[in-house]
Amino acid sequence: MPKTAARAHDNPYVVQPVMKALKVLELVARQGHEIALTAVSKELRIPKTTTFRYLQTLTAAGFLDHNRATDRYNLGPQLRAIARADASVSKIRELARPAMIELMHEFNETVNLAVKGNGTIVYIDLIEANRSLRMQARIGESHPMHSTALGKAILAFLPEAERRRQLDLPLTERTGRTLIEREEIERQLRQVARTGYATEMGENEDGAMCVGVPVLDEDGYPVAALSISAPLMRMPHSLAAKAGMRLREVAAGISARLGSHPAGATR
Amino acid sequence: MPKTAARAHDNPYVVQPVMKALKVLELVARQGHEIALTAVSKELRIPKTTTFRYLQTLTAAGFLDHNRATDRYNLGPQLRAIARADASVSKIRELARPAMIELMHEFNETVNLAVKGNGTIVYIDLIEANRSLRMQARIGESHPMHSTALGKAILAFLPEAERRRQLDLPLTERTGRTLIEREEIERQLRQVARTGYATEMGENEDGAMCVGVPVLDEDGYPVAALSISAPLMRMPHSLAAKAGMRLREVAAGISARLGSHPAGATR
DNA sequence: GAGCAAATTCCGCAAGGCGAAACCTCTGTT
DNA sequence: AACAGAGGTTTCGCCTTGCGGAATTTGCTC
Repeated sequence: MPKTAARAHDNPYVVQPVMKALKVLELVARQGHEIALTAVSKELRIPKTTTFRYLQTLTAAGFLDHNRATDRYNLGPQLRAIARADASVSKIRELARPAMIELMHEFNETVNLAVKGNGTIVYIDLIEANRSLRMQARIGESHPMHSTALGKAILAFLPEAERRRQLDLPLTERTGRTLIEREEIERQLRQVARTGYATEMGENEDGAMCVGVPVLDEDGYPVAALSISAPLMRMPHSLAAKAGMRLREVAAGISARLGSHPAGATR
Repeated sequence: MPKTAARAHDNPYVVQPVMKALKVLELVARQGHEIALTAVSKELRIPKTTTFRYLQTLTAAGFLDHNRATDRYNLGPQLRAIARADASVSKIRELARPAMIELMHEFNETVNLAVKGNGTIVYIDLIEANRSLRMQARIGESHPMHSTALGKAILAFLPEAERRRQLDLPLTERTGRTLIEREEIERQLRQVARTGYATEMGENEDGAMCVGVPVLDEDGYPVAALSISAPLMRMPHSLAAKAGMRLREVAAGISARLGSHPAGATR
């Protein structure tokens, strides 16, 4: 059996130890229960020593859990955490999408959905208005928190300590109108907390504005934000206020449904 | 910062390529969105070439997904499948446990819970009766499908094609009473499908018997099975029939509650 | 169409992964 | 209590194969 070059035809860049370790991970996971070193080794036809090393590594990384009592391995916390975080994002996107499409038609402007990243907001979905002049972000793109309506909406609803930590980071000046004075930002955030929606006027991109609201999870934590963005010239204050109101309604609906899952696994 | 030997103190058996690739996987997963090669490389301080290889490997294994349009990576189907399977098993165990304890007290015999493995059933939980002579399986142990009540209960409710595939595999003879005639087994499975419970009399272990029923998911697929096992001498046919009935009730309750989660992710 | 930035490919070096075998450590047994 | 055996851990030297700098290609942007 020519097993040496077995995987080479797949992709010359595949790193064998990684691939084999992933097979181990997969096998352990698919058992749905603890499994011992020897069993993995036999099943995968990988020598015991090598299997041992992979199991050790996977365990060290938290992807597996080693039960010292039974000397068996099963799924670890890391993998569950990743899956949970992913499911959460998927769920928000799924819940938000219909409402976003509705909003897009209502205002005929681009509607954005973003999650809180590390000091930034990250677009996870957007419905573009069918207009020649439109604001475009990209899914996967990160923007600073303090210069976007999405970010300000999240900041305003963050727990005190975390908000402070965010604002302690250096605040980049994206345009001439970006707020970089701590005082000024905090004043605005207090207002956002009162009205429930945040606005941004050319602070992130020249000529563009945005109205954003937070999406809260069952604990009231702002996991994401929803916004409508438009060229400044097309969105006067009065319309922005109206958009803010509608966004609040929509986000409230999403937030409500976010908490309604029984969550099968441990926490 | 001496980062070369940074991980060596952890565990001499940690395989570096695997560990680093897992860090890549984790980083990508924790983004909650697509991320590009260069970003991963910079974040993790791993040379671009190496990062590239890991991303390729993780993608080839299905743990990541490579979006060719944007040349970015995010979580792949494999990881989601693993997480889903794990959550499902956890949930079954969780839901079944109270009922199993009740059953154990009711019959004063060991109650077993198993999931379908690859051609086998795998014990994922059991409540042992407090008797000196008792049947004992072990959590994590696998038994053949055709020689156990648990397996027969599952087989009987499997889709036609999959059942055939299972029975095409060589059927090991565990005891002198193990059924290995295809005809005979299929006749029994039809009966199991009618009555809703399967029995096994010394076919898996001499002197032991077992009554089992399937646990069905929302699609009617037998994901697991529940059984009561006892020494043959303690369980006459009449009692076995009674146990079968009770097991059916209990499993129906579990099956019903299995479908009651909204299931956040795609399918 | 020039100029980047990012991804992909190439290539030679040697780090470090590999696996056989020895060793240890339990559990169950006589 | 000693034994046997299965399964887990450690050692060790070979040599595969992973590594990463550099070159090349690809795909944008101006």
